[in-house]
Amino acid sequence: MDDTAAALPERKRGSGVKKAYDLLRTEILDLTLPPGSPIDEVQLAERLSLSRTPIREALARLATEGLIDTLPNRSTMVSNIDFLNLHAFFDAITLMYRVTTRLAAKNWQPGDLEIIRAHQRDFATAVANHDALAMIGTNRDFHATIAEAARNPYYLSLFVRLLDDGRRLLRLYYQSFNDRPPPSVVEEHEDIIAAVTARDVETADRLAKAHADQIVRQIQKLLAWDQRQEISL
Amino acid sequence: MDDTAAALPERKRGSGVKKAYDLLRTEILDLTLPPGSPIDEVQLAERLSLSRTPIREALARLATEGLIDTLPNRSTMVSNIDFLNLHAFFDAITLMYRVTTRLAAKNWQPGDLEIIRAHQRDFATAVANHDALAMIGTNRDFHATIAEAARNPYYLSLFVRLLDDGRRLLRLYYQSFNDRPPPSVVEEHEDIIAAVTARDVETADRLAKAHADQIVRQIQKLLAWDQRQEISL
DNA sequence: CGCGAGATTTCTGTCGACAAGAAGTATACA
DNA sequence: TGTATACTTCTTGTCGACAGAAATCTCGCG
Repeated sequence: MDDTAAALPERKRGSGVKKAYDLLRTEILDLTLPPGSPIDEVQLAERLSLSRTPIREALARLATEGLIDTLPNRSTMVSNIDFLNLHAFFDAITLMYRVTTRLAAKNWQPGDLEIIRAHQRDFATAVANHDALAMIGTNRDFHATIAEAARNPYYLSLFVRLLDDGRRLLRLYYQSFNDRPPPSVVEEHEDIIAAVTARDVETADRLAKAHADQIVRQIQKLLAWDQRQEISL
Repeated sequence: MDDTAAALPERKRGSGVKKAYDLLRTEILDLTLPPGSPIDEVQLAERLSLSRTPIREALARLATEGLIDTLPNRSTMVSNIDFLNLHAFFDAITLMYRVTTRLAAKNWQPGDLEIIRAHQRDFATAVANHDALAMIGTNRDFHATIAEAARNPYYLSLFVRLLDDGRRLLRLYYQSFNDRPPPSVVEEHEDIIAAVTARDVETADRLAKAHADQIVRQIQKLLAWDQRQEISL
């Protein structure tokens, strides 16, 4: 496609792996690369006009994050969404919603709330524009920022992983609403912000749990519907 | 040291990265490589009679797990134990103790308990032998196996990371007891096994919390003591 | 004697190439 | 025609080497 621009390799030094990593990550999470897609190192290398080495390093990172599965001496492919262990996912993400929101209410520091509110504005804008991709991204950023305000890197890393794993699910979820999620989600975010601002830990916990439960229930409903369709084939 | 045996490179194909990864991991966790130690790729490469490529891949994995810090275009070193964020560590590992033990009591399947009991036997043996390294390892395996019986890969991965991060702390912890941890730890393990076996979720939760609290308190006491010494200098 | 600019050294990031496994293919034999 | 075996091909794991960036050293100047 853009082979003509591959002449001058004027590229910053440490950007190769990041480039490949970011590209693959977003393509996987946005379902541009569906689960099960094989990943060819050589093809990727020439597509990014890179060597195989940085691609390899990026793949290693993605593998440790569970986004790709790699068979020894054989092909590597985008990891499947594990529909059998979804209950584990729901359980974990609900707990992380609660814990991070609790701790954020307890530990936020000056400056955190501004960033959180900015992400909430972006999310509301994305909702207004019916932009599914932007919704998913801004929603993730909103909750990730709350988790950062919680000041616990362990919870943050697991939560981010869950949110990213969930991006693929959420993509399906929002599609089920024709890119129009229930307006209550925006309001729930506002309520969470209010509780966190007031340092009301218990209310923040309760709202986070309700928020998570609502999303989980919607996804479960969607999956039940999908499953019925699948059976009817 | 063993340069004489570097003649024949008869090595299995996919074993290079694993070899380097396992070696570095254990040396970091056992404090053979103290926090802050610089890691030289070339030196490691010739020490394992490998190329730099597999070492690099192993380092990338360790970096994503937070065991090493890598400055761009500069040296990579063993990550420091973050004594400032210890409360975050205690909070997270306590929660993971509770959650995994709860879920194990709920979700264990035939065969799980045998493995758990085997690890507990190994742990008791290590305690009897005053073998600190073995204690730390078997204790980790014991709780990790419980987490596996909980059947939630998300909790498992975070818990394993916490246990491994904590291995370096626990190393200090057990040294403070002259490699002789309080006998109650063995009994607490037994109680946890009993509660899990009986599928008594609430009791398992309570025991796990008590177990975690006890360890956290001991480490905090140790750290307070260390800190006082540091001040007196 | 202190300090800053240039040179050197050292280490990392990237590259192209080679070899080992595994999948797919063709062929020979029953 | 079906099956087992040898071959081909394709992909991955590893290697040695080169080039860029940062730290260190050196030298000249104030």
